[in-house]
Amino acid sequence: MKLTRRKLEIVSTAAKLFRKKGYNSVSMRDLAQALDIKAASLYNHISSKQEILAIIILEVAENFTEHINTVFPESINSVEKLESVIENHIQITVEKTDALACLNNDWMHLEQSDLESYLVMRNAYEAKMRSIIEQGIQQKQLQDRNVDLVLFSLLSTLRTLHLWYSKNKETSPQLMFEEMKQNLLHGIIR
Amino acid sequence: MKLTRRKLEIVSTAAKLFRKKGYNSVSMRDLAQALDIKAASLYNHISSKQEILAIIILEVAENFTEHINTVFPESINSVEKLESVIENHIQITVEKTDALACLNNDWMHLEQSDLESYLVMRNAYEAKMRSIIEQGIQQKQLQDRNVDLVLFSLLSTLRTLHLWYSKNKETSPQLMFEEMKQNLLHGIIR
DNA sequence: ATTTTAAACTAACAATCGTTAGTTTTGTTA
DNA sequence: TAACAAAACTAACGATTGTTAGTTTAAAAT
Repeated sequence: MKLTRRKLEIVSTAAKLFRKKGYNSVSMRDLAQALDIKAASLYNHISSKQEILAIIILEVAENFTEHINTVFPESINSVEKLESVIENHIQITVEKTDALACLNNDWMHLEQSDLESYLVMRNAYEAKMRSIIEQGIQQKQLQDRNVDLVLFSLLSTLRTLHLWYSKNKETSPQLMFEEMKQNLLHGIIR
Repeated sequence: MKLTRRKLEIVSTAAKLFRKKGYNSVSMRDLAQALDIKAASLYNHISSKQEILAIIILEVAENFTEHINTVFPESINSVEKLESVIENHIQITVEKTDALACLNNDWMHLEQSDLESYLVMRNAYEAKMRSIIEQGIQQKQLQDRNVDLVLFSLLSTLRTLHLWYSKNKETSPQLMFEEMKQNLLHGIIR
């Protein structure tokens, strides 16, 4: 099924609802009501509830994948690569808040090939991030620490930044970027 | 209803299932099957599915509340208070992994007075944490940054550490503590 | 003006949901 | 061993779930 204008409205409304209550707590009747139509009418545009979830999540996942794939091979140092990753996370947080929240909360409700696609992308993303960190340690730009825990410390904050942003929408991406760069890379101690 | 031995078995089995699939994706029949009984038999021990969720979440929330209430008034400096908070998060992550994940993922499915209780505790917790950070900045132990973003950077990682731990159960709490203290407080840059 | 297409509708389906009522089995106490 | 309590069972309820079939309305193209 093609992605028409109306279908995009349905998907983005779904993302908003999924974010608030979770995929399994939003019924097709809930979604229809939010669009002021009947549940059955949704099926003129989409083939299943699952399809909606897959569209929402895979699009964001592809955004992340594309970015890491361009940054990873660049001839800049590890810290600069990490800064670029932070910037990208903030941009997606700001521009696709709802979809990002869905990805974080409901990816495990994807099924079959969509779930597999997502996991492949996520694993590849983390592998490249780990590799950037390892390089940074080797080149003495980063402290010599447990790589997996460094990776987790970074990603856990970046992935859930939408929780903060949704309560602070007036904050400029630029300020978020500067502050998060400091917090994540330089720590908080004076 | 009292918390008998059997009831605790039900609650902890539920926590395990809720963590994997989410509250609304686990049916009472799923839970019963995991315990090798029929769904109706559960109601000899618990009064509702909601009660199970409330028991799981509120117990962990009270653990966090108790700890911050003892650390907050102590006459130690802000950095030492933050270290104690980090230590507590790690301890709860290790000892109550499933329940902590439930709290993170499913608190919004609490209802009425239980939801209210949870939010009161969470707000109080964050307020005390914010106050510790503010004090640290005043006393020049912490860098002068956006307090809310510092708070979020710390809590986002600490709250989701269970995701990392569940894939790295062999790691000692002591090592986790030392590494996370470094990552969160001192940053990762050399 | 007529045909075609897009997008809504009503009505209903089989499945699953949390839960209740009433009964039987199991294990402990008198 | 009889009596009692705890914990399982079967059967069923009303509500809600995602989805389908068939129909009507509204807009666009001929």
